[in-house]
Amino acid sequence: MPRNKVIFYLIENETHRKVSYKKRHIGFLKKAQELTTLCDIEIATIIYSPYSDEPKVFPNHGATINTFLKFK
Amino acid sequence: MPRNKVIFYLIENETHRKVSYKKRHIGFLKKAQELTTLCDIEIATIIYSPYSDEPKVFPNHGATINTFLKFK
DNA sequence: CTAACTATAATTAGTGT
DNA sequence: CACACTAATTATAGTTA
Repeated sequence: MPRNKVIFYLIENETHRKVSYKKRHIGFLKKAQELTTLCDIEIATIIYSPYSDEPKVFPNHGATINTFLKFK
Repeated sequence: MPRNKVIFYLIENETHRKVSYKKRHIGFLKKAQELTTLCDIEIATIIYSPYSDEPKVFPNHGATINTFLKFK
């Protein structure tokens, strides 16, 4: 079960790419939550992907809008 | 040199909090880059913190604005 | 398709310079 | 302050169910 080191280029196989996305987007949103909680900061994130109809957002729709509106 | 397990609550000590932020925001942006590169997706992220004058953004100013504009 | 498992890679808290 | 080190934790690729 050795795990290959990850090469940072597009995962060509569509199934592998989707599986990787489904794992990694959770890890990514978790990191956002941790950074927000541990430190005294404000994050907004939007993820568009072909793998879900709605974009994934952090921390939530309203707060994300507000954070982005501050950005010029 | 044992390392404590991280407790997910605000880091009270301001120096520790800043150091943690400076490490973690890099890790976070790296995860965003990886997710974008490995999978076929679009991310926009903004981080506001007391630790830098300008917000940190991914992938860049223009693309972040464009991604946000798609979000309603 | 989803979810659990687990060995290994990647991140990072604590420390030192 | 910034950067380097490294032990320990955390994330995840590959696999199995």
